[in-house]
Amino acid sequence: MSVRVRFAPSPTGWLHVGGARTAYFNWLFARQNGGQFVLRIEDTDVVRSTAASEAGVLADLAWLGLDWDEGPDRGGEFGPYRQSERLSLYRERADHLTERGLAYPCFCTDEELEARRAAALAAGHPPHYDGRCRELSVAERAARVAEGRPASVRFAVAARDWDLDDRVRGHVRFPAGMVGDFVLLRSNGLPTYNFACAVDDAAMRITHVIRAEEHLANTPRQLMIYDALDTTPPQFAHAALILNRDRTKMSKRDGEAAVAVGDYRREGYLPQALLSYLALLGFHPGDDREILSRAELLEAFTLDRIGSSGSVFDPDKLRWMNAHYLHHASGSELRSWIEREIDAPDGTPPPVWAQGYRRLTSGVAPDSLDRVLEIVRGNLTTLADVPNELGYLLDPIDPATFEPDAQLALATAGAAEVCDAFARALGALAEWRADAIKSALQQVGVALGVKGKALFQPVRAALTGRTHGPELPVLAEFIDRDRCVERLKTAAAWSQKNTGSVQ
RNA sequence: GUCCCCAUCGUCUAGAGGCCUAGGACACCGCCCUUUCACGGCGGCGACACGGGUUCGAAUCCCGUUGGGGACGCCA
Repeated sequence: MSVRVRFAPSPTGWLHVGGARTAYFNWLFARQNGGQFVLRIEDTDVVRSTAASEAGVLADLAWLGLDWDEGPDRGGEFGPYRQSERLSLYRERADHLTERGLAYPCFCTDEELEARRAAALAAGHPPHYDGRCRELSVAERAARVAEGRPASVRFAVAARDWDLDDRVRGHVRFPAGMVGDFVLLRSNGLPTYNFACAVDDAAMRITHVIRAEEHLANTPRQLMIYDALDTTPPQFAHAALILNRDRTKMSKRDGEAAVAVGDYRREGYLPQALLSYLALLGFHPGDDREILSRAELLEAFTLDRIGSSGSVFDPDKLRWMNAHYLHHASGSELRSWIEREIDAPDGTPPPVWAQGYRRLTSGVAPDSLDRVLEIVRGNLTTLADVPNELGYLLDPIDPATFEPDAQLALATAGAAEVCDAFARALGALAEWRADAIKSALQQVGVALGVKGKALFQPVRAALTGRTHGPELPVLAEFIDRDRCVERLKTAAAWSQKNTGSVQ
């Protein structure tokens, strides 16, 4: 039987990094096995579900490059793929269970349930439904219906243990009494999560349910539903949760890393870096590789190597990984990644950093852009750094607005002489090439008896306004002779005026 | 409260009884490269929660304790 897996987000917010990881695991499993990856929208919470959120989740998944074979936007033979469009199916299944005595109508009100729940908790009992409507006679039910009391449909939970062979956790036993009679269909006719999920996974012929551990405790309910429906349950694999620093379930809060995939996108992270980081949070390839391409992951992925203990999300390691991709990219790759973000095919508004990038690069030829991007790539952590790194190479600079450390380097005794001498040396250079520029600088050092930091820092400051950056001769070659000479002269003048006065 | 899950460096993790003096990565620190900084390379710091078993031998198996998390909803 061919593998069918699904990712089933509820459209009540943006795609969470945990959801992205779950989606990736499912995608990998499907692609690796030549199976189908289904996208199902779980929009049974009418109050919180929005069309905008659904569109956002789809856009985020597409940005990550996780394509689905069946889904609300592209149909498929097991559709529709929004639960809100499958209500008659849930009603039909609920009726079927009720007829067979496996489910029953419940007339308890929210207030009654809440009061009993609180009382049970206070008395130290599990806060389960007490099952009182299960015992109602046919006449009593009819009477309540005649009164016009709204009814939900509850599952009649049997007193037995349930066993699960989880692909990640191994054998798990859920003892009888763990859950009370739970609601299948709300009084408004909409199904609850556990019911819709099991009915749909069965109807859509899902073979493997790969999801987060928060659903582990739901699994016995779903097993009961499969059993009542006479359907074979899929295989389950519950991956451990992604955690905040304090080891609680990762959530949006102050002082913690962003949880929305869209936030990382806006901040200039690459989808392949985010996915690569996420995949290795809770999955281990079996060797010491830390960076795995999608193809390598496809090769290495297996459910048994998903971890069972929670993982703290580490923004530093994600930054390192993102920087790694940037440092190893060619200029044209970088340019295409940048263009994908500032002119997104899915219509997502350009990120904040796009404005600076567009202004800086508007007149620059593509091959020149590729060259400069390759020069600065080693100093990039995210794409949002690009305008900043390109600014001093493409725009005029002014010592008055240099960063404090650069001003300090220029305001040091001897800096003006170095800049002056180097300006003259560059003016006289026969060939404008990085290696020639480098030896010119070396000769200036020898002539003035200046070396090391005292030689390089003033020149770097004069040429870039910074105290750190890519290799100096390479930068100078790109900046070109006239601008270099001019910058050095301007800096020398500024230096003479300010030496000793800058702290 | 009840049930379930989990427990190796600060963090992500390797480890399925001897290969472990516990390996890799991020972060941090140092050195090297570069006559500067960054990039890069090399190295250092740093962990088996605790207590009992089982065994010739336990990070690894069992039991307990502690700690953490998740679930218990007409949310998903």
